[in-house]
Amino acid sequence: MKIKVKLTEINPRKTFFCGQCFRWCEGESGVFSGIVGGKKITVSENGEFAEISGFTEKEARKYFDLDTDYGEYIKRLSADKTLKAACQCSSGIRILRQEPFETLISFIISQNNNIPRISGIILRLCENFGEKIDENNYSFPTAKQLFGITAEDMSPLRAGFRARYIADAVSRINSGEIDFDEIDALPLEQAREKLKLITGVGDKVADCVLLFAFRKTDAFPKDVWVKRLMSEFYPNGLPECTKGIEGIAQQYLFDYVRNNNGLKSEKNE
DNA sequence: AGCCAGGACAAGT
DNA sequence: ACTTGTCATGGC
Repeated sequence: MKIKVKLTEINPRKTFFCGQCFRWCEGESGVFSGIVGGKKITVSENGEFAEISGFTEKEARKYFDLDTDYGEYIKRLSADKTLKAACQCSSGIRILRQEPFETLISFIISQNNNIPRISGIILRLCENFGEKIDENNYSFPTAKQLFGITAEDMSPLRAGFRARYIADAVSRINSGEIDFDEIDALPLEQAREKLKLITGVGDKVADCVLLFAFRKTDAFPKDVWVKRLMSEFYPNGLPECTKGIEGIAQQYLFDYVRNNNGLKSEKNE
């Protein structure tokens, strides 16, 4: 069945290509496909709607965070001038609720790396170790499917120094040392410390997982772009209006700076 | 060709 | 506690 969502509520292109996920692509213009939970999902822009197929309604509402009013976020964040501009530029972005394991591995791979290559490594991970879904699509492998994997086993991925980080994450998850249900229930700081037990997971990767998989909206991933932006616009910290939704603000800001070459022109407005 | 990439870590102050 | 070099690979 198809689920229809107004394009004013979701901008598929921005949502899929704002750096939060790595397994969506745009085939013909306005037609997006991705693999989620071992199923192929399609989103097509049609008139004033995005039509989602491949999910049940319940799955779609969860994955696309459809029960959250992003207009309310934007209203709150617009109290700050820079954030207001970022929200206008990037409206339609929704924070997807992605699977914890996939998110963790994906953002381990993301470190000191660029988005096209991140996608390539993840694709090879799926092709080598996931399950075949159809002629040219593979699921993201589970921790169990990767049980016992070593860095050498992953040499076809060409993940570089990150391979042993992936192996460490898989091992700690399969041993039960890292438990996603437990992390889900913990407050931000404690959840972050848990994830950082994994070699190769620091504050940034941990916060990405907490925001993009566990929807902890107070997680605030600070990558190189956001750090540059912080020192330029918020040397004394984020404004009050972001309290509790720092992660939402971060995603608008991240997309904004990346699409405006560092937003140099806004400063003296 | 060379710089840099949604960082983390270890070693050095 | 802060700063710096290093890590593997390849996109641009």
